[in-house]
Amino acid sequence: MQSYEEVLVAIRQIIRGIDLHSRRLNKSTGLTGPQLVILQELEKGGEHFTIRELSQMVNLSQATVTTILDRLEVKDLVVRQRSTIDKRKVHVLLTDNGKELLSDSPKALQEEFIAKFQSLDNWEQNLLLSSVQRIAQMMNAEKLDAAPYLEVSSFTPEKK
Amino acid sequence: MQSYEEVLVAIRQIIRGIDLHSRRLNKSTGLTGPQLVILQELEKGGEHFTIRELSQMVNLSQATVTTILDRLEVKDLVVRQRSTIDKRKVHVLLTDNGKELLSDSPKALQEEFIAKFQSLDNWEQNLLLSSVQRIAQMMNAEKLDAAPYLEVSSFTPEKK
DNA sequence: GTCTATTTTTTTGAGTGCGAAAGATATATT
DNA sequence: AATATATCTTTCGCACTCAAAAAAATAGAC
Repeated sequence: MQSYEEVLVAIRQIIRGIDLHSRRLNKSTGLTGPQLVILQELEKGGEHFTIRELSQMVNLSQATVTTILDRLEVKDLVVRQRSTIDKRKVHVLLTDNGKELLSDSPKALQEEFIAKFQSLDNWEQNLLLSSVQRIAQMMNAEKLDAAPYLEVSSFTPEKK
Repeated sequence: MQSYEEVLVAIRQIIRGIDLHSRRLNKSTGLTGPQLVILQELEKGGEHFTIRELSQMVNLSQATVTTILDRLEVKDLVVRQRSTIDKRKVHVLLTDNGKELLSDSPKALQEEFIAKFQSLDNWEQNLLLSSVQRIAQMMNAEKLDAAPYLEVSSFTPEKK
């Protein structure tokens, strides 16, 4: 097996690992990864996000965010509020339910991964980081500028 | 930004890069990544795969492969053939159409990436490989044993 | 031989994801 | 004012992914 093949296999494994994690999360909390990420983004950033802003922060298309919000709204974790100033815009707010649920949810999406990663020596963390960034670059992904969606709010409850 | 966050961002970028690649591929060939992978797997491995075998080779669930085959069958690139010996089994064969299409298609899914990767020094390739494998492991993905297929979701609507 | 367990594929249901087009509203131009 | 253009969200269409349930067939136990 060529070594590039092995790289692709490993990437594929990572993708599936994330997917499986999201499914497990859904089993235990009723939320999937992207849903949780959106809730967390709402939590950490005040109240008045529009959907577009939200989608940019989370680095998903607006269409995708809309459908995820639909589900969150059905679960009563979130409400939409049409802006009165500019009626094209829609703001999204956490409900009390949503806030409560967040307080019980894992702070991080890839908790296990993060724990393992942080237990590494610094030099090793840096090595892994630069490797994966290198690969991202080679995939022509550098222009994408993805937000840290797979994971989590940093522990600092800092708003933007 | 914590360094684990940056790692997750990079992974996210990779995933999107792959996704975009698949969309471009679909535009140019009418096939998505997973579809192409399955065709290639059929091509390289003789004729008498069952669907289960195929799903294992490509490391997708059987359910997923079934739906992809549905689409390939509609496009007349592939045929299903119920086994006469064991009627539970279904073999999948390339049609002439499928073979022809394959001969025009890119041999590899991430051609650009592969080219770039292979232009690196050996030691660097190894470094990247072991890094990404390390991460896969930390994601608990090691048990998954993914095949080198690699394309996330993808799709590009045909014009109408 | 018949009944049950197992295997194999398909179906169902739920979720992610995107682009394009449609709907509404707002701003700029004429 | 009337028209055009820009912006924002939703809807539509479709692909991918999986687990679980259903369907079909075989294998094994009795």
